[in-house]
Amino acid sequence: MDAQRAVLHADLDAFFAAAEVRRRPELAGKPLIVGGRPGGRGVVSSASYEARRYGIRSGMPIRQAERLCPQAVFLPVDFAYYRELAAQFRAILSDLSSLVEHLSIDEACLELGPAPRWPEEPAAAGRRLRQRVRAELGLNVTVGIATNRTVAKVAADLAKPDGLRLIPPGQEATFLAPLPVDYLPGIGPNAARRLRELGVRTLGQLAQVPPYWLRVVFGRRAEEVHQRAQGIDPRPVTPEERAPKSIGHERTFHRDLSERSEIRQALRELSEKTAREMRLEGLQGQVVSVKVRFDDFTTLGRQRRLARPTIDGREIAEAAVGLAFELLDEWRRPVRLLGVRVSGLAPLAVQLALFDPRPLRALLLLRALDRLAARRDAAGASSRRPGTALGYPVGPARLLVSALERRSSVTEDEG
DNA sequence: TCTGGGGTCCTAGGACCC
DNA sequence: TCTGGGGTCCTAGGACCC
Repeated sequence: MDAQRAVLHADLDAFFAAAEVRRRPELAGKPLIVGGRPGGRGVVSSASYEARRYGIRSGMPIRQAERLCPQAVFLPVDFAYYRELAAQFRAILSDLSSLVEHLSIDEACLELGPAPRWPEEPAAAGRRLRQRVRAELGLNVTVGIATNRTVAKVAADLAKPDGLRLIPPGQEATFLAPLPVDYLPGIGPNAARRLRELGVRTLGQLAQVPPYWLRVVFGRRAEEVHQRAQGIDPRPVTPEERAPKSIGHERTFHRDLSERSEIRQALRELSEKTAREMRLEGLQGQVVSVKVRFDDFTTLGRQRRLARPTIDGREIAEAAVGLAFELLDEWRRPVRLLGVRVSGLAPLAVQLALFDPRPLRALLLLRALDRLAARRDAAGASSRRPGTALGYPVGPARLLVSALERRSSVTEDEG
């Protein structure tokens, strides 16, 4: 038998709320809610453990949180600050292992090893990590350690907050067995309900059901879910950053929109924002999707493949408006949310490498937009003009450099 | 008193081709 | 005549995660 792996799952406790307390220590010990504006249509992104004592949970509407705990401190989300902190967290993790996979802004898993001495070495690594994060970042991190990713994650979930839980080799199935099925990553509210209807409530029960039986609920995933419920998960920890498959933005409005002109304007803004991000990533995209949520919460989507890839917000907006208006013509209801997403992404420079002039023209256009934005910044004015890349935060030189870098790597890979 | 925003992956049906 | 089957692409919708 192979030496047992050791996988460490690390999860920052109530990250956004803890980050706010870190820079405003006077908030320590108070119920704190990070999310949309009070009175608005947002939900709770993060709540301190003091706030959770009032029944507040992330995902809960802000208005409901206000009723449950009117004395709580409500703060808006400050992603830029959280990303800075998260980068420091990542630096500490890379000290611990060269095999780190980042799962989200506040979560990661690490492969310790190659053949760690159980349980002393993994446990010491976990304690060291928790100590360093506390000392250097002033944050609590909960750690789960096991022989695979799934069990390590569930162990961390159970150890929250500010805990460390280690499941020794051989104990995986026993550890999972008494837990409700939705403790398993990948089993959400829907699958849990359907399992309940079949009389399956715990992971132990799930592990004993014949796998073909689970096809009704999980389809092709049935075998895999069955294995996971037994604490078997051979997935490796993979450190590579994966290229995004899609980029998009969506927005819930303070009040529902009925006017076509307002809807068109909102779609243009979302399209420009999306296009800007694609340029930053050096990506072009060919499939435009819209999402429309009506006042009754009916949520529908439409998508269309363009004739050729684009990085132009106006082209994206044109497609998005057409698609959204089709839905509006069918439904004729006020609109609560609009979203624009672009997929079918590919590096801009692939086309350059094939001597297609279009992306080059687009880059030239962007340089013009950059100059406009730079002039705007220099003037300190906000001469907002729809259709321009205002606020576009990267210079044309850097964009070209990254495009050329991508071209050379493509050439190496494919040439 | 309602229900965010960023994503990924899967399924299913229809078009189209061979 | 009345009816095939596999492969692939496209679109719509939904489950799930943080």
